[in-house]
Amino acid sequence: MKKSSIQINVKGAWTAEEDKTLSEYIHLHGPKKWKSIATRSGLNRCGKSCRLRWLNYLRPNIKRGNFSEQEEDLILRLHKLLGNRWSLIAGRLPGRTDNEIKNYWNSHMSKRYNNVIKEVKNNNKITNMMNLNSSLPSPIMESTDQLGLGRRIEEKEEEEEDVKLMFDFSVEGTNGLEWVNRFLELDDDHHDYL
DNA sequence: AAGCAGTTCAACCGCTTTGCC
DNA sequence: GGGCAAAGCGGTTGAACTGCT
Repeated sequence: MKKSSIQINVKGAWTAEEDKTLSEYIHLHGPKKWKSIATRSGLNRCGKSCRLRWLNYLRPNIKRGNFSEQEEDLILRLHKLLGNRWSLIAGRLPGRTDNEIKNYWNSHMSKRYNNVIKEVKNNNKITNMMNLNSSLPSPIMESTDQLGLGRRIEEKEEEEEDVKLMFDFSVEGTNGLEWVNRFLELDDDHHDYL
């Protein structure tokens, strides 16, 4: 009986056995021609799936686990600069994959980022209210201070300043233009590397 | 202990870009 | 320049996990 030439590709989570097969094949033949890797290695996976598994999990020097504060800071800045260009952002974080950064952003950082934005907006509202209050007669101002609002506004202003600093690329040092220049240099390095 | 909701992350999907003939 | 295949990319999905009631 003739065997069908149609191959059904496996989907879902990779097994340790599949990982081993793929790793061994790539170590021998290199990470090129994913379609042929998929067929010649004997894995019932599509080329795309093999490529993704290698790049996001099996490739050497993959850094796993929690992101450091520096990494988070870098992601935040790069995201502000580049938007959802995850592969470009990943290129600036050695050992991190675009998929990992994307997931981390969506699950951890986007919420915090949005809260910061919300906070800044609220601060602006409060500041505007205060400007209104300052033109009111003094007894009303006193009553707002009795509520501790004056102090809270000071704190909010400090926080707002922090947020401004966080996104200020004009300041010298690691947070400033030097960093952007390094970013552009790194981009050249990255292309050389590839 | 069970059920549910929310979160995380590996993997998939579909579209775009790149490279080759 | 056009067509095709391979590679790359970002968005989305869904299974596994976690925490709460």
